[in-house]
Formats: sequence, structure tokens, C-alpha cells
Amino acid sequence: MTKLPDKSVDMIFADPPYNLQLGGDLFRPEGSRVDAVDDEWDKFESLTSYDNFTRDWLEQARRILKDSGTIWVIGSYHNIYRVGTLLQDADFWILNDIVWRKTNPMPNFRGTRFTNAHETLLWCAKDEKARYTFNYRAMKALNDDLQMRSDWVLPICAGSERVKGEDGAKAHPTQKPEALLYRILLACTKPGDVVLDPFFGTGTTGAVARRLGRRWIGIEREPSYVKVARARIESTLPLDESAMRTVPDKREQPRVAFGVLVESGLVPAGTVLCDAKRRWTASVCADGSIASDAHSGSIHKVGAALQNAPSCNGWTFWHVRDGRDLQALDVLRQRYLSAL
Amino acid sequence: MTKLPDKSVDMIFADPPYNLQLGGDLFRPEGSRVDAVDDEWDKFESLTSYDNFTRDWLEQARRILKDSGTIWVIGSYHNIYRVGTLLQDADFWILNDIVWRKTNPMPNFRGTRFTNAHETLLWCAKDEKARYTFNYRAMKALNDDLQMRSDWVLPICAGSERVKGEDGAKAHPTQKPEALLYRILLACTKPGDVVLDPFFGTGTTGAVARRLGRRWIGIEREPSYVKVARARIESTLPLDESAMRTVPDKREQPRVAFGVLVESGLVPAGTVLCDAKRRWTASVCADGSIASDAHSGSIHKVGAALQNAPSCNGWTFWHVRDGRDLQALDVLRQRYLSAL
DNA sequence: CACCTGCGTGAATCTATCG
DNA sequence: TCGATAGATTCACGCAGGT
Repeated sequence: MTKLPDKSVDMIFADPPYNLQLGGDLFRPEGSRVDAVDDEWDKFESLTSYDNFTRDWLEQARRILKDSGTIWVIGSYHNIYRVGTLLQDADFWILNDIVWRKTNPMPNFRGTRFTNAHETLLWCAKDEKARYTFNYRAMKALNDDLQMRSDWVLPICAGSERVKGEDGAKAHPTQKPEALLYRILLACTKPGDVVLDPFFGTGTTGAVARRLGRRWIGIEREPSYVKVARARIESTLPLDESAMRTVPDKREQPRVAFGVLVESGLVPAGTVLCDAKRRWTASVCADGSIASDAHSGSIHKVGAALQNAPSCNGWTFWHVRDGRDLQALDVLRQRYLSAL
Repeated sequence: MTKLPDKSVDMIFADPPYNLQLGGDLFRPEGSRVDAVDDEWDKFESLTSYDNFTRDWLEQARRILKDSGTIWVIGSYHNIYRVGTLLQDADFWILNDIVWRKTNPMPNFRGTRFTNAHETLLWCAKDEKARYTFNYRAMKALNDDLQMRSDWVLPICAGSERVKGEDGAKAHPTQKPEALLYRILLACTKPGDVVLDPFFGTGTTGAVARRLGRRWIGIEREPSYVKVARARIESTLPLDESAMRTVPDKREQPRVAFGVLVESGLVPAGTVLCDAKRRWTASVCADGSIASDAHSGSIHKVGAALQNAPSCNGWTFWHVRDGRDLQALDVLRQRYLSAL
């Protein structure tokens, strides 16, 4: 990480060691042994040594990240509270904590605790005031037109998606599902953005980034993981550009002033507007302002004043008569935009 | 808390201030203002001052808690990472983190983040080796006979359950649902246990404790909350003792040696046992040991040896012929126990 | 081809009691 | 404190093989 330049990446996804601190062997009720994470890379001397490790890589992450970038970190209860505290201490600003609810977690075989059925992700901007990418509309579309929530229900990585070694055994003990990265990259990056994964493993981040037309940088220490990651990503095909397109965010569409609709004749001056319930009316002035009995100004200002509300979206509040029906200004705006 | 004696309570449930750090007013799209948590008790100067506050009350909590007791703390992403780290630093041992997934969270009105649809609870024992109460069977029964998971789906506290002041406004901004406390108390305490809530608020913990036949101690600074909590708990009726009963945990039943069934004649010496699939058989000896072709010893040892497994529960592994059917030794043991 | 059964397995801080 | 032993304990899938 120390070799990467300052403020050079748009997003960081990090899946660091969890420091699981497992004890002896664990057996399933039928007698088979659980193949636990016992790799050297997950062993730390103490919580302090884990904290130091975390503080170090977070410092580099902060340096490398663009001011408009965000960082994602995934963990379990073993480590995520350390990570969250250190993120806050390093002035990162938590935007959400996301819960990955596993549909098929490993049960608690001894009946001693609740089934540990989730992992936690932290999503942070560089500071409280930072602007960041969040493709709100794409997330809403992905969730049946309801706001995407902070709890995501996804199966663990299994079956053909799980990368296997030559011996048929899993290549990495903690491979993440591609669906998880898909959602993260779709939510927080744009095509062409650069994504850094400092704990690359089998390269799930790289594979999904390639599929979605994002650029990526992966850092991995273990040669065996690097090897399978390379092969995996090479065999991943990017989506067509058309398939990669998502619902455009309204905030990203070119702005249209109401006055433009007036001068274009779509909503001629003199037109009488009313709200959806026909409680208030206002007439359109030549300069794109509107006037009711008591107020005049922008479509937003007048709408707010009449409702006695702090603000109002005039585009959805005001309507034009269309025969017996009413048509929102927003519909006319869309028509104007698509005619361009 | 400083006035309570050492090691005197069985469980602590704590719903501390979240240190929300909210900015200006937030309005819904239709113009109404969100009634946010703006109480003085939720304001802290800095993360450090919040940490100090948390460290102080956790130290008292640790002192007051019995060695076999557990502590629950609820929070959101604003504070829970601080709390989790300080719990670990104070040598508490995290048993689970539980996600309360809200069925009806407040949407993100600005479309700037994911809907913050959950809160997090930490459940900890006093240290790694501590024994603690977990009513595994009761939790499993509560979840349609599947292990209870670490994600709980519950609605927020609303409607008639929400305590109102004389003016009809909500008495407390962050009242928790009784269902949440119900599950916690049922999982981790026994009837008669003492539960401490150091941030009592409107007394949800006390009300549910009373309903479930647990004793309680509540600490609250604001006189207005104390008043409504008192009234609320007084009007709560305890369940009948019969209704309070839960599925007994096998680990708590009195032990019966297999030899006792042999000498009582329920399973006479000479009886031939077999497993559920009739793959193996063994015959009962006069001293309560059993013998197969190659092995002899306890019902557990022989079962394990035959299966080549590290261990085996002989009570459920071995069966006695009953006409055409088989009957597990466990059933005979239950019969013996209930005859006592 | 449909259906059933059996087997394998996943980031897991996974026991209690008695001598 | 240590060792031996009793005995309690699993859910959702994917896949292979058989009917």
C-alpha cells in the first residue's frame, strides 16, 4: 500500500483478517470435524497487536483514497468493533453499518450460543463533510423499488462459485460471495472508477470489478492466492456496456430550469397550475416564475409557501390540466429531456 | 450503580445514550419535521468523553455482575463500536452480536444512504472461561424448532405499547419494544433472577421482567421517566407460573446412569440393543456396560467406537426393539424420570 | 426426466462433572 | 488444576448417485 500514490483510488474494499482466536477442534454432532480458519495470517498476539495492524493499514488507506472516495470494511464480532473504533478515531465518517444476513450459516453445533448468522460491513467517507458516490436509484431498483436497507440477505459463497485448488479443496477459507461485491460496487462506484482491495485473496473484488467495468488494484501476500485470483479474473467477462447501465440518478441528469419549459412552449406562460388535489392554483409567468393569490416566485417556493412547509419539490407538486386528468410538471420535464 | 454490592445481579441490560451527533432539522418529503433525539442526555463533547462515560459505567457493571452473569448493551453505529471495543478492553467476552432488524424503520428521506434499518446488541460474559445462562431449548422453541439466529426481526415500539405523557406525546424518544426484552430475558435468565437496567427510561426492562417472573433493579436520572416507569410496571401483570414455564434443557435434568435402568428392570441384562438403522448391535451386561463383537464399555464408548467417531450420545444412538419399531434408550430414561 | 436419499460443508472465539 | 468420562449437539444447499 505504501507504494500507491496519494488520493488515487475511488473506493477501497477491505476484508482483513478477523483474528478469530479459535480454540481446539470442533466436531459436528454426527462426528465430522469442522474445517476451521487456522491460517497463520489470522493469528495475532493480542488485541493491541491487532489494533496496531489495523491502524497501520487504515492510515495508508486514508492516504490513498480520494477525498470523494469511500471505504468498506467487512468483519465479524471478533474484530469489527476494533475496526469501527479505529475508523472513527482516524476521522473516517461512518455512513452506514451494513449487516450481511447469511441464508445458510454454519449452525452452533453445541447449542451454547445463538447461531452466528451474519457479518458486518462498515461504509465510511473520509470525513463528515466529504461528498461521496451513492447510486441511490440503482440501489432502489435493485430492491424492487424500495429503498435499499442496511440489512442484506445473501447466501454464503458455495458451489461452483467457490474457487477450488488442484486438489479440489477450497482455495481460500473465507472467500466472499460475488453478490456482496456486486452490490457494493454498484452502489458506490461509477464505471471506470478505481477500486483497491488490500486483502485481495482469491480476487472476488477484481472479478466483480471487471464484470461491472470498474478498474481495480489488488494486494495479496500469499503467492497461491495470487495465482488463483489471476486465473479467475482472466476468465471473467465484462458485461456489455448496455447491461452495465443502471437507472440514472435524478441528481445526475442535466438540470432543466422550469423557465426552459416555458420558453420552449411546453408550459406556455399563462398556464394555470394546480396541486394534485386541486386545493391551490398558480399561473405561469413569462420568466418561469409562478404567481398565486398571495405568493410569487419559483415553483418550489410558492408550493412551500402555500403548504406552509419548509420546502417543496415544485416538479412533483404542480400539475397541468390534461383533459380531465392532471399531469405533473415532472412528466413534462422528462418528455423535454428525452426529446433532446 | 456505585451503591449496589459486588457480584449481586444475574444480568445487566443497558440501553445507554447513543451519542447521535445529529445536525440541523430533518424534514420528510411532504414537509413535516422529524422529531429527532435532541435530549441533553444524548450530548457528549467528543468521542473521548463518550468513551470515558462508557468506561465508567462498564466498570461498575462488571463489579456488580455475578461471575456467571451476562451483560447486554444495545446501540447503533454511532456508539456501538466504541462500546464493543471498551467491553473487550474490560475483558468482557463477546458471546454474540445480535442484529435487531426493524420491520418498520424510518426511511432515509434524502436518499443519501442505505435505510438505517437495524440496531446492534452485544451479549457478553465476564470473561472467556465464565459459565453463563443460555436457555437454548427455549430459544429454539421460540423459533419454530430451529436454532435462534443472531438476527432478530422485530417491529419498533409503536401504537398502544408506546408510553405517552399527559400531553399525548411520546414519553421517551427511544423506547424499546417489549418483544426485544422478552427474548433477551427468556434466553439468558431464569425465573427469580435479578436483572439490572442502568438506563431504565420508561422501564421496559422492569415491565418485561415482572411479566416473566424475574426480579429487577432500574436506575434512572430523569424524574419524568421514573414516574411513567413506576406506573407502567405497576399495571403490568406477571404471567401465571405455568405460562412462564419453558422447554426444559436436557443439561439441567437429573442424571440417570444407564445401569440404573438395568437394575430397575426397564432394560434387563441380556437385552440386545441396535442403532436406528440396525447396522450395529450390542448386548446389555449386568453392570450397565454393553458389549458388541469387538468393543465393550459404556453405551457412549461403544457407540463411538463402532461409528469410528470421537464421541457419541448412547442415549439417542442405541435402541430397544418394541414390536416392529425401535425405541431409543432416551425414551426409556424419560419414562424412568417421570415415574420418580 | 423427475424425484428421492445421502453425503459433504461453511470466518466458530461451541461442555459439564467428578475424582 | 488436571484428566477421564458422561453425554448434549446442526441448518441450508449443492452435488452425486440411485430409483
